[in-house]
Amino acid sequence: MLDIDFKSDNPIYQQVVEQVRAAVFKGALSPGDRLPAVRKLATKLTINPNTIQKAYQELERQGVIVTVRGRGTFVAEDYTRTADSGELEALRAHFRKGIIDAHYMGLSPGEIEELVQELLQEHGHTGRDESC
Amino acid sequence: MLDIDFKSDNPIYQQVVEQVRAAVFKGALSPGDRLPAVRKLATKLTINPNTIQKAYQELERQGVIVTVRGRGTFVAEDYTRTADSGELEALRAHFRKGIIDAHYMGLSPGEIEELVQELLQEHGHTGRDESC
Amino acid sequence: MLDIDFKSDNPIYQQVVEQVRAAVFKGALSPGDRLPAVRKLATKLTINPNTIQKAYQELERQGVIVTVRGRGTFVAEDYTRTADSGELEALRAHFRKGIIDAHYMGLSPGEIEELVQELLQEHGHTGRDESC
Amino acid sequence: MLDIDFKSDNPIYQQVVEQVRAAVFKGALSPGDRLPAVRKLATKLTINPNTIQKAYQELERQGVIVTVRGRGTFVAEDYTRTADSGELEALRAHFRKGIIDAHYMGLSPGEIEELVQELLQEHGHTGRDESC
DNA sequence: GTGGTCTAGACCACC
DNA sequence: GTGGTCTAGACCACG
Repeated sequence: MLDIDFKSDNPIYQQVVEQVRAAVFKGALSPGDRLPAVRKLATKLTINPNTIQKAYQELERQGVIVTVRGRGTFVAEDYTRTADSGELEALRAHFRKGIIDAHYMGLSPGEIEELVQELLQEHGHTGRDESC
Repeated sequence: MLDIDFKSDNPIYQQVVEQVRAAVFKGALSPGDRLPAVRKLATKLTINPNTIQKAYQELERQGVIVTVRGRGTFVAEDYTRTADSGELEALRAHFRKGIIDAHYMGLSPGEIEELVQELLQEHGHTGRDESC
Repeated sequence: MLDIDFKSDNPIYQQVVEQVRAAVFKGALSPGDRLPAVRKLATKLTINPNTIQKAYQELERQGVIVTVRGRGTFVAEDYTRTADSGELEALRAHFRKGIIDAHYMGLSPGEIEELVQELLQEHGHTGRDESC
Repeated sequence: MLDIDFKSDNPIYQQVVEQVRAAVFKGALSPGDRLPAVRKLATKLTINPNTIQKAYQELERQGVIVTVRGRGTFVAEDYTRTADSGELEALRAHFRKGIIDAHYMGLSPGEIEELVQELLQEHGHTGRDESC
């Protein structure tokens, strides 16, 4: 399931974090599901275990997953929070940047809106998957 | 005009690049307008001139500005290009990440759509400004 | 006739030099023809006279033109020379760079050869012109 | 492998860029090959690491090489692109200048054509090399 | 005065 | 160890 781009300037641990968040969002991972053990996943992706560890720590910090000593790591039950104003402003800045980039690529406002709506549909339409 | 966040992990030169792009997009800077000299801007923002230099070079590479030897740097006349498929996919990934982040902040799809539409309105509604 | 690109990173005086050389090569200027006075040309091109002066000096140094005090500047009668080995190697390097650039743009060796042959035809096919 | 001319008016970082492009073109460097580390190469060439850095960044921007965090920089797998009309015109101008220079050196059109064909043969005829 | 290049040396993130 | 960023300060070409 996880697809790492080693050439990306986005750190590998960040890619893992984002892809797990995306998987939960899409419904590929559901609350209570068990995530692969750090070493197993590291071996499969040919990544240093420390890197996976860092990703899991970040995900736990965000409340997306929970770790139970000796049992493993699981998708958290309640993963939505209310955002503070700083986070909201960061989100606005993120979208603003996307809109400007899109504009410089020649997309019209209408096309940008279409694109966003299309991406909004991706939520929850994917069935469960078996492995990573 | 430019507002640099020295604590951000987004490099300073990147912030300059993005803010100039945003200023042109908003209409605060128009084609033909002269940008501050490298050293002047560096002094005003208390940044090293090399950092501004790097930002200007990146902007010129993108076709947003043009430099004229011994005269200064100016906003380019035609700054839109057509995007290749790789850039478009990167844009989709950017928006996809924004949508997921928004979801984890508790925003509904409708609210996200609203937010995007609100941000799309910012284009061209700002009058000229005098200084940076 | 002369067409200056102020945005180019190629110095203006260099552009003047190259375009005069090109004009003679194409036949638009013939040996004995009189070139515009420095000040006249500077005014017409809205360039600093010093810049034109520098171009003319370079052209005279190359033997392409000759200046007669009080009379003006003229296209030299014999403008070909034999190149030393250093110049020849520089020429090879110039073409080598062009070939590599072309290759990275996706042109095949055959297409490159075609392009060069096409450009070789430009010689001498242009009639006289009246002014610059 | 790399041969820097400190007296040239061609910037050092440009020389590095061009020579790496040439090496890939000739086959001395193949896709996947690792380039020397920035600091290593800087030491060997007695150049400041920042200068090498700038060259590598330019090469990556052009898609000739890719950098992998913490691993190093490598020759990209697919390095050809399609050129836009502006780039093609620049290429034509480049060759046109070469032809004119050659003419002023006393070379006939036939000799120029021969020279280009000879240079076109250089592609891919060089075996692998071990060090820079 | 303008931008372009280079050096020396430092700090940081990632793996 | 790797590349990425930033600072301080210098020199040069161009107009």
